Amino acid sequence: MENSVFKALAHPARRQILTMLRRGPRLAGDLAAEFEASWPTMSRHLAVLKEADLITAERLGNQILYRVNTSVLEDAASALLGLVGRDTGDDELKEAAE
Amino acid sequence: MENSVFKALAHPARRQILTMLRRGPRLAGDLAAEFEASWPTMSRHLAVLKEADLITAERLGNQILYRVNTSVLEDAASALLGLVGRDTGDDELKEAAE
DNA sequence: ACTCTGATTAGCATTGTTGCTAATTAGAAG
DNA sequence: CTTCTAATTAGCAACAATGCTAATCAGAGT
Repeated sequence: MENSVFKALAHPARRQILTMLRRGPRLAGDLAAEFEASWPTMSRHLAVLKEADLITAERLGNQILYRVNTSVLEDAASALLGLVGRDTGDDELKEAAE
Repeated sequence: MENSVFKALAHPARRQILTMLRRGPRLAGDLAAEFEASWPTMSRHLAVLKEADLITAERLGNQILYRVNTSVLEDAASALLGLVGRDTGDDELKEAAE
């Protein structure tokens, strides 16, 4: 579950999508419009992000609204910071390695 | 340059290596010993981490000592936190998307 | 020079990822 | 029911990543 998050973050396009979502929810079409790749390609990136639980999707009639899942991003960031610590205690954030 | 960091972090084995390096520098052989995969496989993971500048290598006679590059990890973590911010200012951490 | 240990590089097969076009689903609206 | 737009899924080709064994490199010691 942690792994899919880091794998999702590994692609520039997906980090770009997250950047686009920073200010608030966006429709899939809006995102695809501001994107260089084809619409299906965007759609798959969104699926990867959703599978990693980094974003959530809400259907609004004809279209689909995406929003960032802030807490998952924060968890990933703190997992990275956990890798930095020079402390002697072992019982902290061992899930970052898995 | 940012991209290689996130790509390096995408593999569980490499995050595990970083976890092993948390408490301090380790010899390549020590790392390989505590690792389930073959020695060449470990060696390649180390090369990926080094290319992303997440670790540095120092030759000590016959063996090679690896240490974490703390600042790069911290940069990656803060790039992720930058993706979270709900602020209106645009001029902040745009390199996280690239 | 020979050899032993520590570590990386070469080469290869397997698998995963990416990105496209074409086809399909989902809902809205006539 | 047909049609139009919004979006996803299918299928495929190209490319990248993973992990192995075998071969090689680097340094220490004899």
